[in-house]
Amino acid sequence: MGNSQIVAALEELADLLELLGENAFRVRAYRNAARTIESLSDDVTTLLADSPTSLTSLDGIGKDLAEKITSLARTGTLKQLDDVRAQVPAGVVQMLKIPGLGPKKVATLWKELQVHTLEDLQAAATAGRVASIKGFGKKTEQSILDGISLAQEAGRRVLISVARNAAGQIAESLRQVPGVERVEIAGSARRWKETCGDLDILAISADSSAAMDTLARHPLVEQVLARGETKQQVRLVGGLDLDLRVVPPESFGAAWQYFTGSKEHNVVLRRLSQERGLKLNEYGLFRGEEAVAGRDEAGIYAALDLPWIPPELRENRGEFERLAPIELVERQDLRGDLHMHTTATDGAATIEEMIEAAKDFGLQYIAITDHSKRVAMANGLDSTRLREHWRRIEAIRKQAHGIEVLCGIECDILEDATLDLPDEVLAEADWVIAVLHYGLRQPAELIEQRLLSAIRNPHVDCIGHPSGRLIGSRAPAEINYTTFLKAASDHGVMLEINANPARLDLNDIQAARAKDLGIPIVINSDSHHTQGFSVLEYGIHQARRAGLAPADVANTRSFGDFRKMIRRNR
DNA sequence: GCCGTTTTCGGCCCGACTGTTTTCAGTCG
Repeated sequence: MGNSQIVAALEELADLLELLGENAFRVRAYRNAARTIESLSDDVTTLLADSPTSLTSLDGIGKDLAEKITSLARTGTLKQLDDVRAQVPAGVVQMLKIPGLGPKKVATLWKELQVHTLEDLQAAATAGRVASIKGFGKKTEQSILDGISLAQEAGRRVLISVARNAAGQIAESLRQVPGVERVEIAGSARRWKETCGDLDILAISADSSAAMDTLARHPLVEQVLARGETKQQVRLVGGLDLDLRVVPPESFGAAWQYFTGSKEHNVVLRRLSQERGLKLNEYGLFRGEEAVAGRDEAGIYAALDLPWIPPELRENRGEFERLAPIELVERQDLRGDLHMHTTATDGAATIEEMIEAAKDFGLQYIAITDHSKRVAMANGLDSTRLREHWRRIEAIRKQAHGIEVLCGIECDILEDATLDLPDEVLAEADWVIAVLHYGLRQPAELIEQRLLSAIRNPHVDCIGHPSGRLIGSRAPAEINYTTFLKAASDHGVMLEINANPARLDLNDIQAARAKDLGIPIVINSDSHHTQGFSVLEYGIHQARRAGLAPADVANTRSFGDFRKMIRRNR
């Protein structure tokens, strides 16, 4: 069983135990362990092979949980999980997804009304039987009815691009409200997590009701869910929820820190505060009644003897162990973009237009990388057409000033582990990205063979969007990252962070592993039109989440140095 | 269920808001 399946099993176990009324701290231990496994860079199976006792050295995993995780990893089963599954109907677990219902209320509904499915619950609520239970009323009953459809399509998160776009528009409109001094985005959108489940916005304002009125009237807002003195919760068109919090200036830093999260990062900060006899909450850092910090974030971190930690790193994945502040890669560090398409295949713009747009965007060098023939849907290029295409690029690049252009190719790695174009053609390219597009559902051993054979090909410079995932719509290929990254490192092949917000592939965890192995990362837009370069921002922030400095990213180099890297690696 | 130099028991992060209540439990982030 892979890590993500183990995580799912532990989370399910935690849900089930909660519904059965188990001790809340015990449940939390299971969730903590799930988090720990989730952030591991190695497969549990690999860890166990190296050292069967190593699990207990991980945070929050003791003897008992180590045994359970070992059982899951080795056999894919856990007796305790089977036992509790038998005690709780699957539909009851689904009820946890209904907003406003937690384990206590769901357990009450299940026991008191004998409802076992969402449909049972809907019928009971419609018949008014929910409101008759002690502790429930008419409003709860209605919110259950409203929430059932949400539960049925649960797990819905939006791409970071969608989240940032909506949050940005709303923040901008709030900044126009008289009396509003400052508005900032917080939450997972500020951390640039690849998907967001909701949005958080913070404001300083003398008059919170004016800001809240403006939010309520915003065209993106569909419904006001709750409104108090300091907090308003709304549902946006499309179903995403947004929290607005109005805070005083002296607490702004504390609130911004607090609502940026992650929850796991904040738990550690509050523990560090406690150890120093301090109390941290969204109003500030306090010694008794006295505020030690709170006006700005840096002051809070400083009071806890920490450097200010960039939001992208606040996941409790090692950011507290870094001794010095680190320099993360920024948008302006990026000088090149090595993955884009033209009308030769499925792009919407010509070679000339793409070069011009890249120059306008401020890029100093690019590679044109159209598809190879296997991608027939995109009018992929065979050897003959590709050579003609390159000749055209060569002619055009002579006329282009202020930007360097490489003749590249995005070459498919076929299902039989061969490349889509012959070696003698690839040898003529300035730049070769090899990618998986088809056969992503092959078993792990075949995927591994394909990636490794591409890496070993001397003409391949880079593996593009390694997993092939499309967030929310296509699952990633099953990759053994341990062997994949080792091979890339051994053969000097670069790896791409594809900046398309639906890809963001490598993901943050694997990109961090690649950095540790010294593998050069390239952040590419995969542009299909002249406006496509703007997505580079998402790739940059994914790289920052992985802790990448400018030196870790190959296309922050000058064109001359980048070319030398390609040659050296071949 | 985990954890530990105040430890092997007794803690485990904290506050706003809602709904259903007359003082609070549950949920959420």
